[in-house]
Amino acid sequence: MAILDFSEELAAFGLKNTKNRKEILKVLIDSSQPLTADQIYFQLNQNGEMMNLSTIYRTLSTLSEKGMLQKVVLVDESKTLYEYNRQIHKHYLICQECRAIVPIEHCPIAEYEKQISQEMNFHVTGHRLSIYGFCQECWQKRNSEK
Amino acid sequence: MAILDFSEELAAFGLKNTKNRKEILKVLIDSSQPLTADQIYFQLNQNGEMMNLSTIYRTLSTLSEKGMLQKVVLVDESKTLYEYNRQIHKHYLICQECRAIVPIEHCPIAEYEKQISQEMNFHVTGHRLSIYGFCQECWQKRNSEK
DNA sequence: AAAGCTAATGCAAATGGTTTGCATTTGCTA
DNA sequence: TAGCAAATGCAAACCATTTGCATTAGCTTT
Repeated sequence: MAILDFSEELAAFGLKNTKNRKEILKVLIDSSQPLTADQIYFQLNQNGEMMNLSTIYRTLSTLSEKGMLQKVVLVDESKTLYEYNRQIHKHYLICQECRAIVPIEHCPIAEYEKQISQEMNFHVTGHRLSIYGFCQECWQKRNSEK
Repeated sequence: MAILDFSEELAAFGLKNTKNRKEILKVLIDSSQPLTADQIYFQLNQNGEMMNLSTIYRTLSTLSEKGMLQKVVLVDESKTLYEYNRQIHKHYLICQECRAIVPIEHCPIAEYEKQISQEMNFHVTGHRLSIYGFCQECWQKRNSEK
């Protein structure tokens, strides 16, 4: 079960603990995948929560700035995705076929970051890694079609 | 010095060897960084080559599809970047301050891909890695301001 | 070398995700 | 509980990118 009280955290950022913010956070926390603004909109709709799209955009933007949410941007996907930031460093497997997004928590390049910092005179603050390919289902379908 | 004759390659893809395509490829080949459509537009302008922006977009799209160009998408950057695909696997250091983009050719996760393929039942075809932080100049400026 | 065909281009308008201005509402503080 | 600033809804604006259509320019075929 997920955290459902964000009042302290929001207050710490100088943000009001509004119904809308709670609902949006709930949707993101309950999701196994990062979501777009309109996916959140439709999900809220299903939950019986009407909310203006621009409010959703504003909320996503505000909460990302504060670090409560994490932006995810994919190649060949025009929309920005958002996920609840559990402070767990993550990467993604993205299926080129069905666009499924599978988060993976292991990070293979922590060590590499240090190396880059030294060799390139670059102060590293973070990184993004996305792995593209085919999920098992789509890969099988693809092969059986030939 | 760069390759300047793409006629064979274009023909192999069933594409005409037009002046516009040559000019766009030339700009990208000569650039040390990935460029946006409008950056290419202005560069062409400076070279005395007038060209419609939509032609540039269409060209970038076509040549990316064929694999002659590579798309680069960054978080918090609304525009898509393109670079000439030298068939060299690359990653990027991105300065959060001045937005400088430094390509790096070493890839730390080739081995990791194999591991993922096996453990996650996912057929890996590729990946994208971007490293964020501050370039030396911006890092120094940032620290001296405090 | 010229004709004919199709792909490529220019131009203007449309698209679509996202942002913004402004009037109203709501959460928090005094 | 009142007062104030932040948050919201709504409509309109924005801006990167795409598209329809008439024209132009490469390639291919005589």
